Amino acid sequence: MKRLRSETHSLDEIDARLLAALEQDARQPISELARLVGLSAPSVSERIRKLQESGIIRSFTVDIDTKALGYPIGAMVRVRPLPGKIHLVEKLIQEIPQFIECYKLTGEDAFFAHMLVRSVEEMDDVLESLVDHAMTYTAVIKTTPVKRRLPPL
Amino acid sequence: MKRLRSETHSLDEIDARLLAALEQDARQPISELARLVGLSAPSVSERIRKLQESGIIRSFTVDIDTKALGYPIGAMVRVRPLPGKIHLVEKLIQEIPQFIECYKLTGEDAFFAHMLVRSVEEMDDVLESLVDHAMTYTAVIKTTPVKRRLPPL
DNA sequence: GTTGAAAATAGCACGAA
DNA sequence: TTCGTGCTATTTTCAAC
Repeated sequence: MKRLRSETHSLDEIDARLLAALEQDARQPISELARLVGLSAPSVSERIRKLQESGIIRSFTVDIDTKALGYPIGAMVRVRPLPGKIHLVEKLIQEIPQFIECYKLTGEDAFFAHMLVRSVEEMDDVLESLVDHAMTYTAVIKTTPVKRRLPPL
Repeated sequence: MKRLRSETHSLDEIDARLLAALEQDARQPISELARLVGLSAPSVSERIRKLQESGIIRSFTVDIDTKALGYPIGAMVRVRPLPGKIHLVEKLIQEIPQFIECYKLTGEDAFFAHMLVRSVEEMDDVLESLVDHAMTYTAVIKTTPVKRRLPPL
C-alpha cells in the first residue's frame, strides 16, 4: 500500500506553458524554453527542477513509433480472469513483453492491456498464454483519433 | 489516407540500447549516452538524428504524473456510437480535453478512450456530453500493473 | 527573478578504419 | 559508411544581486 502524499505544488501559467512546451519537445534547450515563456534560463531551469521534485514531471522520455519499430499491429485486450486467477493473470501480463501497458479496472473485466505484435500469429501466441486463466476479448487498433496529450491545465 | 512508407531503418544492438536509455531519461547528455553504449558522442548524436529521421523516434517528451497534476481519477471508456453517429462521436471525443488518448477499434465498441477527471461529477459531465450519440461503458482505473514500456527489440 | 562569467555540452569538419 | 578526434559555438550552471 503506497503512502498518500499531498502534492503541494501548484501550477501557475508559466509552469503550464513549460509543461506544454516540454511535452512537444523535451530536448529543446532551456534557453529556448526561456524565450518561449518569457523568463531567464536559470529561472526555467529551477522551475523544471521543482516540477520534477514535486513529482509532476515523472521523467523525460521518447515517443516511439512502434510501427516503424517493426510492430505493425496494435490491439486492446480486455482480460477477465477465471475465479481465483487474478494475481496469476496480472503476473503473466507483466511478464509478457508484448503487453506494453496495462490497467487494472473496476468491473468484471479486471484488466485492460495494450498489446503490440509483429503478426497475427504472434497475437495468437500471446493470447494462448492466457487462455487457461482468463477470458480475453481482443480488438485491433485501426486508428488513433486522439494521441496522448495533456489534460486541461 | 496516409501513404505507406517502407521504413528501411534496421536497428542494431546499439540503437536498441540507445532507445532504452532515452526512454529512461531523454534529457541526459549525449556524452553520457555515449558512455552507456560505448561510442563517441558524435556517433551517438548521428544515430539519434537518424532514428528521428526514420520516424522511429517521433519526439522527445515528458512523462507527467496526472494525479500530481490534479487529476486523481482515471477511467477507460468504451464508446459504442449510435447508428450513423460514428464521425460525430469521434469529433466529440477529440474536442473533449479530458480524453487524453483514444483508439478506434475493430468490433462493436468503436472507440476506446482514456479519460482523466478531477471528480466524479466531472466524469458525469463528460459522459453526459456523449449520451445522445453513443452508449458508453466506463471502468475506473484502480492500478497500473504495466506502465508504458518498449516492446522487445 | 535577473545578469554575467565559468564550466559543461553539443555540433562541425576532417581523417581513419 | 560509420566512427573518432580536436576545435568552435552553444548551452547550462553558479554566484552575486
